[in-house]
Amino acid sequence: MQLGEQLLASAASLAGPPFYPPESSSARGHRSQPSSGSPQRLDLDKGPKKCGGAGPGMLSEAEAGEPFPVAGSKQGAPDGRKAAPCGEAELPLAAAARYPLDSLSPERYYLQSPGPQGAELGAPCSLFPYPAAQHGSVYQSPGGARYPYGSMLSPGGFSAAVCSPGGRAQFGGGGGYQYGQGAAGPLYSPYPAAGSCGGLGALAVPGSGPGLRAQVFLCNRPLWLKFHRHQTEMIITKQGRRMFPFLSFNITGLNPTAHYNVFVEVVLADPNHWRFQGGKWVTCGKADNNMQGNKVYVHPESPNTGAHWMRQEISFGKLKLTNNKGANNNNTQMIVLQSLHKYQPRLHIVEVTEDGVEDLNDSSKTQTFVFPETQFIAVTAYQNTDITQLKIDHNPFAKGFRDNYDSMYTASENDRLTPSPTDSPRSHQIVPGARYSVQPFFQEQFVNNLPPARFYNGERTVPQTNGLLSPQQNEEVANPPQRWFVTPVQQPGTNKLDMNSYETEYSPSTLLPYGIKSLPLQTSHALGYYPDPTFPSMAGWGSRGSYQRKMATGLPWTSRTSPPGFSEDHLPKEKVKEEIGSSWIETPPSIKSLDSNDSGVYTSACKRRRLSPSTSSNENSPTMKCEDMNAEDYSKDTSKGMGYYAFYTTT
DNA sequence: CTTTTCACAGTCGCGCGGATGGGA
DNA sequence: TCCCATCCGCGCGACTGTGAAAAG
Repeated sequence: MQLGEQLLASAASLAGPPFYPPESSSARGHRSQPSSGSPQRLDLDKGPKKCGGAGPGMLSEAEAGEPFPVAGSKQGAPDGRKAAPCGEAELPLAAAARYPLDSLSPERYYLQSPGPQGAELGAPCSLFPYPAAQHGSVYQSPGGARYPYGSMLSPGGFSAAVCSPGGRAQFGGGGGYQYGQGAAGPLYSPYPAAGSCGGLGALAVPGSGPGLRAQVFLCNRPLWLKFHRHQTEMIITKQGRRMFPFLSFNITGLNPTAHYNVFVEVVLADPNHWRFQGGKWVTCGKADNNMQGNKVYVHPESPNTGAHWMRQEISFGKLKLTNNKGANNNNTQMIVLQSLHKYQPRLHIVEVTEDGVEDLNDSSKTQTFVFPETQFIAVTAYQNTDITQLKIDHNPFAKGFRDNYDSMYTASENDRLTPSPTDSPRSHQIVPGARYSVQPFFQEQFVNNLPPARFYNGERTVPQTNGLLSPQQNEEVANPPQRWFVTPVQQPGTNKLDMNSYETEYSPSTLLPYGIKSLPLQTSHALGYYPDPTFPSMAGWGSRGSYQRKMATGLPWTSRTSPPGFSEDHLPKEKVKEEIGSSWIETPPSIKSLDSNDSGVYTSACKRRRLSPSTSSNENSPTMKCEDMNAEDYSKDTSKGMGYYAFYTTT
C-alpha cells in the first residue's frame, strides 16, 4: 500500500490545505485520522440546521430561478449565461454569490466560472484546459483559502491546469482566464498557455520536464453534461456502488518516458447539506465535513509511464462510492462519501520515480484537473426521477429496467424519449472528435471493446469513427472525414462490460453526425448488447436510441455522411439547439399516442418505470420534475444551454 | 416524515466443461 | 484412434434500479 499512501499524501500535499478538513491533518499520513483540532476545520455547526428553511446558505426557489450570476468572475461570461441543469441550486457560484455562508467569508469559496466551462458544454472531449482556481467549486475549508480550489500546485509550477474540456477560448492570453477568480483573487499568474488553448499544439512541448503541462479530456463529457443538467446523483451503498457516469479521461502532454501516478480524489464541493425538496435540490444546513474515510482512488495501473497514460483512455469505471466509513481500511477501490452532500471529483496526475515514489517536495510534479460537470450529490436512493431515467437509459447494467418498456413502442427514430446520438449533445462529440485524429484515445473503450458483432460485417473496421474521438487540433477540424479513418489499435481482452457497455452510449456510433440517422442498419440482430428481442420493435423508441446507435457503430462509412468540417465549431447553432432541445426528456407526440393506446400493456410491462405513459408526454416528461421548470422554462433552459454551445463555438 | 437498508429481478460477461471437427 | 483447437451452453458473480421495510 505504499503507493496508496503516497498518493494519499500526494493528494493531501497537493491540496495544501485540503479541501476536506478531516483529511487536512493527514497531509502526509493517514486520512483516516481526523484532525480533531484542525484549525482548518470549518465550524459548520453554526450554520442553519433546519432543512427546508430559508436561512443563509439556502437557495430559495426564486433565487434558483435567477440567471446565473457572473459577478465575481473575472472572466465571467458577459452574458451571464447559466449552466444550471435543474435550477442553479447546484451551482456553487450561484450559491456562493447568494449565501452569506455564515461565518464563511466569500473568499473561501472558489466559484465556478460560468463562462468557459459553460461555453464548452458542447464539447465532449475538447481540449480546453484552464486554470484551476477559476473553475470548479470545490469547497474550500477555512484556512485553505490560500489555495483556491485546491490547486495545490505551486505558484511557480506549471500549475494545475484544471482542464475542463471543451472550451476553446484562449488560455491565459487574450483575456484568458486567470487563477484565483473571484474573491480569492488570483493566486497564480495566468496560465502561460502553451500556445493555443488545448489542442495538440499544447502537447507539442518537447521534452519538457516538470514544466510539461498535461491536458486532460473528459471523454464521456456529453453524458456527464446530461446528468449535470439535472444535478447528477450518485448512489452510495455500504458495499459500494460504481459511479455512473464514471470518470474517463484522456491525457495528453505528459512526458512519455516519465512515470506518473494517476488518481481521483473526491472532495466536498460545497459547504452545504442538500436535500431534494419540491422537485429540486436545495441546501439544507451545513455539510458535515467531518466525514472520514478514503477519498482517493488510485488508478490500478499506477504508476505508469506517460506514454501509457496517453496511449489510451483512463477510466475509473471500477471506482466505487460508499457510505461505509469502515470501507476505507481494506478497500481502496471505494471512496467514502456522505449522503446528501455534493462532491467534486478531481483528477490528480503526479509524476513519480520509476519505483512509483513521489517527490513530495516538488509540487511542480503534480497536476490536478477538475471538471465541474462531474459534480454530483451522493444519495442512498435516487431523488430526482430524471436522474433515474437517465441512469436507466444509459447504464447497461440497468438495462433490465428499460427493455420491456422500450420494446413497447415503435416510435420513429426521431420520436424518441431517449436521446440518440443524433439528437443529443453527443452529436457534438463528433465535433471535437473530429479534431482528434492523431491519437486513438478512445479505441479501447469505444472501439476495441465493442462486441465484434456490432461492427459492420463483423469486422472492427469502424475505428475510423475513432477519428471522431481522437484528439486533434482545432485547425484540423477542416478535414473530419479523413480523420475518421484512424487505424484502430487492437487491444483485445481489455475492458469488459463496465467499460465498453458504459461507453457504448458514446461509442463511435453515438458520435456520428446527423447523417448516421439515416443509416438504419440491418445488423440490428448483431448487436451484442441488445439482443434480437428488442429489434422487432426496432422502430420503437425502446429499441431505438442506444440500440440503433449501436447499429450505426458498425458502419465504417457512416462518418462520411457527416458534412465536411462538421465540428462543434462549425455546428450550426440551430442544429445545436435542436439537439439540445431534443434531449431525451422530450417525448414526441407519437409516443404519446402510443401511450394512450397501450397503456395497459405499458403498465404491466413497465410498472417499475417511473415514467408513466402520461409522464411520457411533454407536459409531464421527467424533466418537468424539476418543478420550477415548466416546459417553457425548460425550453429556455435549453436555450441557455444552447448559449453555452454558442459561446463555446464562438470562442 | 425522511433516509437508509435490504431482497429482489433482470442483464451481462466470464469461466468452465462438454461437444464437435480437423489433422496427424 | 488420438490429440488439439474451436465452439457452444450453462452456471456463477457482478451489476443495476425498484420497492418495501426498517431506522432515525
